[in-house]
Amino acid sequence: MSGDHTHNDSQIESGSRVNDAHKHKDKHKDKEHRHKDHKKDKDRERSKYSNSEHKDSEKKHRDKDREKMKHKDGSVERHKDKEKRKEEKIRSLDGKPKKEKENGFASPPRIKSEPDNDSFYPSPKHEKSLKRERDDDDSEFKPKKIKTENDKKAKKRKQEDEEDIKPKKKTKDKKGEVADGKKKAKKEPEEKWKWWEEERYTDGVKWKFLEHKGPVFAPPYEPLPSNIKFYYDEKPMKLSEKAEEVATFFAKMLDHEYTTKDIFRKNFFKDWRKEMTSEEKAKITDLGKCNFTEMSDYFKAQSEAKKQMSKEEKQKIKEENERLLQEYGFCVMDNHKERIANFRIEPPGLFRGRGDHPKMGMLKRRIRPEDIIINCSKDSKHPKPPPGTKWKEVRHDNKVTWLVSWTENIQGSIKYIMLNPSSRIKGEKDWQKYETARRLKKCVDRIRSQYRDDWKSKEMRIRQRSVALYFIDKLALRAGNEKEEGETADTVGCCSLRVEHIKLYPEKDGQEFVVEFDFLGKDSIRYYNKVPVEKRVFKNLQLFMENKQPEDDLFDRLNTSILNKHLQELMDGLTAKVFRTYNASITLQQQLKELTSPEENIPAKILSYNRANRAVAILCNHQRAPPKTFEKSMQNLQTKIDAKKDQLADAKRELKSAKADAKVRRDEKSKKAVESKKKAVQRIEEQLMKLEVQATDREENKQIALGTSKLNYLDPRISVAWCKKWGIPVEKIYNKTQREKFAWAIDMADEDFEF
DNA sequence: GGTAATACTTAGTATACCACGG
DNA sequence: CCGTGGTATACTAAGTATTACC
Repeated sequence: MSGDHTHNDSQIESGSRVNDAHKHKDKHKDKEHRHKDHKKDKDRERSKYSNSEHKDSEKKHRDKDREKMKHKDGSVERHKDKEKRKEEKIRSLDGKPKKEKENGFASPPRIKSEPDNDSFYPSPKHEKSLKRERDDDDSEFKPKKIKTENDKKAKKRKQEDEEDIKPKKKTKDKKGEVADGKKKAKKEPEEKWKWWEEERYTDGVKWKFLEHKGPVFAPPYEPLPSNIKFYYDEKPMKLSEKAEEVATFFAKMLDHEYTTKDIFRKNFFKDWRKEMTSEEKAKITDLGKCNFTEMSDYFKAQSEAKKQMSKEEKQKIKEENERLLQEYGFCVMDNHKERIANFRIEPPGLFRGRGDHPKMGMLKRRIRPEDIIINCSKDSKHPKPPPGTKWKEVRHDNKVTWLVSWTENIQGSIKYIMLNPSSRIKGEKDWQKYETARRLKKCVDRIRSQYRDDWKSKEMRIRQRSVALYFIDKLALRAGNEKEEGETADTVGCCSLRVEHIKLYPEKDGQEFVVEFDFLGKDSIRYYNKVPVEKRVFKNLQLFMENKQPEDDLFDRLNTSILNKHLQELMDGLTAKVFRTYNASITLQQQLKELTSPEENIPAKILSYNRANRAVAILCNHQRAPPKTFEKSMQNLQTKIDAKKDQLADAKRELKSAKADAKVRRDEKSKKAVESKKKAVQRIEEQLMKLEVQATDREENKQIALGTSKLNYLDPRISVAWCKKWGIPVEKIYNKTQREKFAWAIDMADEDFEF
């Protein structure tokens, strides 16, 4: 396997590499920026992850980290700097589910399982029969061969679009079956609309009719009462309204650690000064001399007072919110009332990016009607801007799904108001996503064998592409788009990995060809993993790293656009992220099969489900900060466990004496007593076990977030099928919101569903 | 062919809410 | 009835991918 390829490798090196380093102008440029950036980095302070609050255990982890890094380091200076920075900001992961982490994930290593894939998976034929006619081919789905029923409905949709929407119904509605449900609650448009039984739009049209009330703006600023003062240089100072408002943003964050960070303070102060009058600007020149504590205390008191409000007052607020929701929280899209996800405009405040963000502390400005673009249908009742104001624009673009948009001032990106996940428009897309992943399942073997062949390619770009794809597939890494330097925190994904993010060990911990990954991914969450890889991959990585600086790109001949173009050729609709979806879902399905024991009771089965879910979360590296109350709640649980243990001891003692008693007396009654004591012991043992299992479960979940994978990566039909198969109420797995989002899956998946 | 803009999904965390035991 | 703690929801940042543009 090896010899000749080593040869091959070196050929390539000499061939393409030399030019490589400088061929890509932009990449090169990038690097220079990055160097500069290092200096900046130095003054950057620790990120949220060094948070003081998760004290003990957290610190321990950190220390471990540090050791590890020392251990592995010993190189370049710059690197050290970086490492130091990393140490500080990184949220340590290891120390806990180590076994799982180290070999990637608990689930069977994918590559290894390749050979038996065929036996494991159902045949393609079977697959096909499961598919509904409107399945995947999504984009180029042709409306033709639809069941007549669908046909009618499709027609109906068209008709109705042309008419005026809501006033009518229940007349000659073709959906007679549903009609009466519609009637009873006039607000609820046809109880539960099964959009998944209807035909989808083709050719990029997203809707035919769209009407909504526009956004809800942030409440205007309310100036502070005059007795609440701001002090500059020990002296009280009355601020102009604008300056005061921005000051309150800072005051509200005062006990947050980040108000002590230089970058945060610098950015804040700069933007604050922009809001000041010229007199204020002249006077206030040093943030260090600003005293916001009175303001801060005032807000604390306010929120305290809010908590203490009477029930009636709270009720009133609740009702007002409900009213707002009813008025602005819904839209009509194609004849159906749909819930809007975020109808409130983001209020002004100080920007806090995640991780080590260069723009933290900047002022996120207030959005006015003049900033807002409204999207709705021409023939709808357009939302009115607040009195005396105008929208920036009203447009009628039915090729997009958003209702409202505006441009945000921190990154200059566009923000949108869109529909809830329970809406047709989101649901269809979600469904389609899983269908694409299922199509990948059918050809993943082919793709895998191809990229393995490509490891031997004589073209550098192809080798890089194939190794990157291997990582994306095996480790579920994100694609890794390039990002603008200095605009965001320094994070990477697969294609943007740098040499400094991996370490190669020909041999480590008894395993050959180990790659150690250590980088910050999305949301500055650390990815740390040690993975044994194929020799060829290892050799390739050595090749890619040769003659490079730590801050150089590992895959200098690759980016996400190249990769996705390639993937597109392998399978229609295939992109890098499909692998994550596919691997997450297939892992869940497989783990469920493996972990569910038929004889177990429902709680035990649910535990198995959670374990399967957790395997996926670990695979996808979905982490969370340990809940603030974690230690305490663990303690509570432990107390319960201890109490249960005592109880058990008591019960056992009683059993013993009952037995002794029975031995002496030998009568029915004492025998019965023994039996009942025995049962009691059993029951208590069971309860104890449950508690202990719960404790384990919680401990294992300390830093792992299950929600993200549940919501975004796991084909809900797998879970629904599992529930049906084992008689688990679906409510045990999905809460109300989740059931709404996955209504399509709950409705259509039966217990034989195979992903 | 590369870059910027756009649209939409995925992400972790702050906070609201609600059930429950004292 | 109240506080507590645990879950659900709100929020919005940060990704991915496609499209528009030059």
